[in-house]
Amino acid sequence: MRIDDESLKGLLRARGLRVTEPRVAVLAYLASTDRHPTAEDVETAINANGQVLSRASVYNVLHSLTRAGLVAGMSVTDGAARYDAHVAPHHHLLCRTCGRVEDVPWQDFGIAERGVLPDGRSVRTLALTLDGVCNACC
Amino acid sequence: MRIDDESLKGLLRARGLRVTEPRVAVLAYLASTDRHPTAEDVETAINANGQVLSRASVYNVLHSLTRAGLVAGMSVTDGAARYDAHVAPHHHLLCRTCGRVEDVPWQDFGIAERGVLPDGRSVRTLALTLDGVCNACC
DNA sequence: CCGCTCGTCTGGAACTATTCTAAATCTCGT
DNA sequence: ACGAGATTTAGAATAGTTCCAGACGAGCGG
Ligand SMILES: [Mn+2]
Ligand SMILES: [Mn+2]
Ligand SMILES: [Zn+2]
Ligand SMILES: [Zn+2]
Repeated sequence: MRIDDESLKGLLRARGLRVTEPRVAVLAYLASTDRHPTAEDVETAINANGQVLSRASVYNVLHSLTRAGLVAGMSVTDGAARYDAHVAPHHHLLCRTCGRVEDVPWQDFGIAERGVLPDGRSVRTLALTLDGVCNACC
Repeated sequence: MRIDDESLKGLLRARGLRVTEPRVAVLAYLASTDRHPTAEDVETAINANGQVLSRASVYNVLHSLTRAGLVAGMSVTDGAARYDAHVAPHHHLLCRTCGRVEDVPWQDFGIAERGVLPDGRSVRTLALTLDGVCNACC
């Protein structure tokens, strides 16, 4: 999904973040894919466009965007953290064949809504991780 | 829960694993706690008993036990993987206050009823991770 | 438009978690 | 008890991420 840079800059400003080239580039890239890229993927993709973005900056930017709620990070077993500009609640399917991380429609199970487990422990957010096989891998 | 070493050895043999002191020690420790220890926790706990178990062996053993289905590993955001000898399906609550990982009784929620999502993707296992506050933290 | 102030970016070093290596040791079937 | 092959070990190597201190530049007040 191609979003023009002006909208992205508006998003950054709206969250009180300074508008910088690295931030716009990272956010644009993450918004353009549903592949849940790693920090390294982000660095590679952006530097392929002629820019030079240091590894440390990739992490800096990912952290500010995450703190601002524009991006969500997730840790999958073994390996690098992955990032998602799709911040509306949803679950993930980790394909055991190709390693891809795919989206799964949101379901609340009535838990987050109540905010409390039957035994009284309180719940802020929940995430379901499915270990299975994606459509591409049949 | 204290399980005697003979039963543990039986478990190892039943899964076709050779019975070694490190394996028995690691399995006994994991079976005795519900705290979901990290590899480092395991090493520390076992070496406190006078044994000397190398870091590499901790990982070797955790891997064999995991492959054998006697232990389950889980990755929590940021930080070391955690291990659980409680292998029956259940969910986890990650306390945002103290960092503890607590068990939550299993529920299937009717997702992937027959191991298949409504859209056809197949699911092997699923685990719900709740981000909330444990009872100790009120 | 200019200059100042911080927030941000950078390369590289440091750090943490995990894996690899090759040699020593041990388990268990025979 | 023997030997083959699995397991353990210390240490080096790797992967992912964070830290650092200096250079840079976004955006505000003038
Ligand atoms: Mn997603
Ligand atoms: Mn558990
Ligand atoms: Zn796949
Ligand atoms: Zn707690």
